[in-house]
Amino acid sequence: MSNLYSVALAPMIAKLRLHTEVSDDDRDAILALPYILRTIDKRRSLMRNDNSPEYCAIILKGFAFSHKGTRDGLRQIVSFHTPGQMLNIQQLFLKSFDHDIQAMTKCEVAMIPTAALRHLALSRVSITMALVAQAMVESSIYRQWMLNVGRRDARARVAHLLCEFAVRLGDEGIALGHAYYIPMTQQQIGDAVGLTSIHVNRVLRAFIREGVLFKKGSEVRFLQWEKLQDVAGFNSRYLHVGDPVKGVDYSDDAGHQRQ
Amino acid sequence: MSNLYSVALAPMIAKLRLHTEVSDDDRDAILALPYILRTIDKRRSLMRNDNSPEYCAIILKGFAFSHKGTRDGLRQIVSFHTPGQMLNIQQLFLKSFDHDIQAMTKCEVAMIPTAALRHLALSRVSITMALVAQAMVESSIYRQWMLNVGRRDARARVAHLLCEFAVRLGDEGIALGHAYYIPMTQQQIGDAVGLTSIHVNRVLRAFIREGVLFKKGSEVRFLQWEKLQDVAGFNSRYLHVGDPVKGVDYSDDAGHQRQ
DNA sequence: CGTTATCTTGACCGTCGTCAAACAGGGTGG
DNA sequence: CCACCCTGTTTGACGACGGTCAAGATAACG
Repeated sequence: MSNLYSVALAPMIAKLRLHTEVSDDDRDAILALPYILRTIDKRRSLMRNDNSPEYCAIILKGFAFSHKGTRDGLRQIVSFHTPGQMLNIQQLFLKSFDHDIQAMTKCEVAMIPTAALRHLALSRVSITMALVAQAMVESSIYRQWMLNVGRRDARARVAHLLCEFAVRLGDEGIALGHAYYIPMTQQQIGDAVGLTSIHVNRVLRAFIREGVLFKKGSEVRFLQWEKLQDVAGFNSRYLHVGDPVKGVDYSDDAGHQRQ
Repeated sequence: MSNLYSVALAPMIAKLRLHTEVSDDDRDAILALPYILRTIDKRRSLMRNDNSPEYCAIILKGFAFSHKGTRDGLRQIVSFHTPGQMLNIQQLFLKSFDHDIQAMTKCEVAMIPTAALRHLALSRVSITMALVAQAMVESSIYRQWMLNVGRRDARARVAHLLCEFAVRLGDEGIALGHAYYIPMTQQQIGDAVGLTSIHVNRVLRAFIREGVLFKKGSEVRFLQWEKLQDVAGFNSRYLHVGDPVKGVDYSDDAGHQRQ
């Protein structure tokens, strides 16, 4: 564990700033948090649902997903995690954990002692606000996924996932034919949208045949971005990018920091 | 709008206490919030997704649900709301709203000016913690619903919804044959679990035929609670009842309240 | 370079959606 | 108090979307 000032947690700040304004003071307070660095191999579990983790995990590099399973071994992926994201914000507010998190690619993770982060959140309301804003966006994504899984057909579900992933990777203005890297297998796509990997394959093949998509290995290009969005019924509003609460005055609270 | 001390918001406190310890000071601060009382008829919209509501709504009596729709008119219910629940906690942290809320029965609702509640939340961290804990439980329910809709068959989905609703209504130890009142139509059940109302009906009829359920109007009795849970794969852990973060010391913050 | 994971395709089948029509129930007004 | 209407429930016949099973091709990886 290190208390040295370092920029390892910088991706976390960047992510928070997608949805909130983070002051320099807050940034420094976060960067000063103690943490342990860990490397998690592909396919390895990052967090289990049967305990109350003592650490808050933040992905610095790589991709992960949260999932739940039924007794008979079926799996539902409920969320994909991108670099900078804190994996268990819930930890700060509820005691027990209720799902599993697994590394999708090799991941670099910062583990912050829960007590330290909770202490910081209590003393700096603005940081709580930032973390919770991120959790609220996750909630919004959950709602969107429910709509997709519950009420759209296979084509739309797969298309929607591709659209969301592309936008979340930060390519807001995706150029026609712009390439991006898909870290998930067709099995995982299926587990996320409630289909079998076989049917995901059929859908992807169809998109390629129709000239909507180009795919080589895990590299994907959108040849007809408009059409893909249309098939998906995609509208990025639910991602709340650049959607912070404005005009909130934290100055009262800035006066009595603990650090 | 009234600033008089009153107990109208008492159901809100009760609900918060399901997941958090709420001190008497916090309770009083919440009860002292200004609010407007409104009555919303069945089927009427409570909140729309196209604006940034100036009020935080709390259901005092009745039931409501949140939903999203596709372009071609399909609807997915993403959440049911019970008395005491705050409907748009997200409002405190993000600017824009992303779904619709509708009254399922005639509802009595308290509308608190967003600014007032946000001000209180900023000055009393413990209240923020309580509100966010509630939002986190909602998130956990979203994840569970995704598993149900994405990976379970029709019987399990309907059974799961019934189990969840019964437990959430507070009947933790449900007596065999204990009756409870279901406020939703079969159409709404279908919209919540990703089925048509027709198929929901087939499933319910089957449960009745098998002697698992008794139904008369909106009154439902569980004749075989164990079996229903088993069909559903239901485990109430995800509801996080009585699962607050313990041993957190808010005393530092209690010293400098704004009020 | 061998081994394992992932992808791909085809044939077949089942769950659940669609369409249609009858039935119950509960509020409202005459 | 009855007649009416609207909303919600119930049932049947039929079809389709996507699951299942199986087997071969390709790619990833040590």
